[in-house]
Amino acid sequence: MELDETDRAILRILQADARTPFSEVARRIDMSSATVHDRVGRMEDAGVIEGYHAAVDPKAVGYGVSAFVGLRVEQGREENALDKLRDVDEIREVHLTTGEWDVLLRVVAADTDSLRELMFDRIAEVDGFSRSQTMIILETDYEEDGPPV
Amino acid sequence: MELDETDRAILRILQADARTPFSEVARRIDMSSATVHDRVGRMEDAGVIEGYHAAVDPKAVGYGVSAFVGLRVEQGREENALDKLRDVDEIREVHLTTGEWDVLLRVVAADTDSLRELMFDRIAEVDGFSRSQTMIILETDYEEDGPPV
DNA sequence: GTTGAAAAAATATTGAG
DNA sequence: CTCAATATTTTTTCAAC
Repeated sequence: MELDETDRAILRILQADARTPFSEVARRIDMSSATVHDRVGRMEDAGVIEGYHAAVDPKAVGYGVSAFVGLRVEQGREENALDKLRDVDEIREVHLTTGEWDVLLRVVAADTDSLRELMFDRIAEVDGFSRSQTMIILETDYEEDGPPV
Repeated sequence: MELDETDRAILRILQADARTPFSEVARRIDMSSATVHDRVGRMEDAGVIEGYHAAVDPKAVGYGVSAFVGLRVEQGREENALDKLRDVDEIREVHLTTGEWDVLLRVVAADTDSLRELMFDRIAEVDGFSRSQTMIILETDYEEDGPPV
């Protein structure tokens, strides 16, 4: 699906605040809300808009520590190892990457103690991983969700 | 602010779909929509809910490549260097981390060629960084937004 | 904190240009 | 693709428990 500038304007508004009423989106881009409704529906159907999510503060729900974890996977063990990671609640992202690590995780934990437990008791236990490195996020300087539109 | 199980149930619903009408949230948790409205408002005010965002498919808006970039920062140059990164559109996240890298970026680019340009012409140019490593995301196996609730 | 009910506003749908 | 008009649904407010 190709997007014109009107579609992109709608995307930018909903990316910044997904609960903006279509009537206001319409006002801002100077079109009728029926048009907005129509275009949003088409972008949802085409998969351009993958969903709408409330951003929840991790600290508010008890997760004081976030980290990236790099992992090396032994040849041929990828599949089984990755399947097991998906079941761990604290693992929020699993990426296969080039470079020093085969897998890069983003994880959350209540505190450094829970993080240690997560790493040693639940990730290190999974067969197929050799080396790992934990990069604790000391501060997130800047974070935008999704791509620029 | 402390959250009870009702708050958490609301959070889970809005985390999965931020445009769920409050009337339906109410039906699912078996409360009135006035209560949902009230609780959501309080969680927004308290910063538990940081916002609502449409998830846009990067490929649909022309970004075919995503990557993590690790950077080493020279002593005392952190501030200036980070300020400049924030101005680069393709840099979506900037984290200060422990471990092998001082700074970990998440970036998007149209293709590998644009990624090379981003790395060499725009990130390497910023004063204060020494080594860098680019970890291209070959595949995202799993990705949840925000913490488990 | 919660509720039902009323008023205000938004969304979904339709038919036509 | 866009719109105006309409029907339906939701949001928001508020007095009362």
